[in-house]
Amino acid sequence: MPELGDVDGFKRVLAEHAAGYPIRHVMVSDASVLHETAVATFEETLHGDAFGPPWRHGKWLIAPMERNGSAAAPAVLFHFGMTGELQWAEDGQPRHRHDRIIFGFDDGALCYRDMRKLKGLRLTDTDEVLSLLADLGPDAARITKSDFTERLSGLAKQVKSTLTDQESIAGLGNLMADEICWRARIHPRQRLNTLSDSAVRRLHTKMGSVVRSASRAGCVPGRPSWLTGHRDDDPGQCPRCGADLEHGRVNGRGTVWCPQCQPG
DNA sequence: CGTATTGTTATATA
DNA sequence: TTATATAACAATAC
Repeated sequence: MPELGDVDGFKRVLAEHAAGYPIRHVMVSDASVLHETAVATFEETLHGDAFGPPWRHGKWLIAPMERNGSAAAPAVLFHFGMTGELQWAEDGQPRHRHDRIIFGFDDGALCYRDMRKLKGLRLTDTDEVLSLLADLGPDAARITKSDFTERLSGLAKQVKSTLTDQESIAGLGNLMADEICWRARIHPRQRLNTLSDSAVRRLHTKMGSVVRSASRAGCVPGRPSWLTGHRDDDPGQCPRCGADLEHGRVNGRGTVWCPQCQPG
């Protein structure tokens, strides 16, 4: 699930249910999702403290702790890999099988749930957060058109692999990249240095609308009017022109495009 | 058994 | 050096 929009959804879950309330207990039921952090340190640091307002960069969610407002304040850094999520569970709701870490509050629990455990959490501080995020490009939800075109124009790389490259732009994943290429009518394998200036600007515009919708929905909407709504169809029809969709591999990932709208 | 999966990273290859 | 391909990670589902 987790691309930028999903992580924005998780950020809202944390902000609405957990931030500002004391953490009554911390349960690490699978320590393999706790990276470079000792279980005891994690529990002791968080117990009794509260999360402050969380923020997001790319696919990372950062939850600074409230008690220490200094520059070196501890923070919990989340990455959700391919199957991670943050869910709120009211008191009395049964535990989910894939809940790996649970933060207990007075009226419920915040659950880090992850089937595949490809990524996870770490306890860090503000300085280390900045160094961890230093390698990422600007966030896809905030990058300006001029910054976007400056960074991407003329690259010899394929459009899709650049969109999903977190060092170029942070936050886009496999589904959003396909959706953006489709809306911009650009073949995912086309090279950026073969695109016109207006095509690169169009990519930025379409990226903006896809990102905004996904952030609002907390996921990549699988609506029938979106290409993403037809990924699993065989072969499926383009919601814009009706042509049979094409399926293949680009950048090592399953990719869908419309051969009519996105020639290449 | 085989295939696939919304992410990232190390390694190989051209 | 640059771009790309592949596998690996772990846990499922078909």
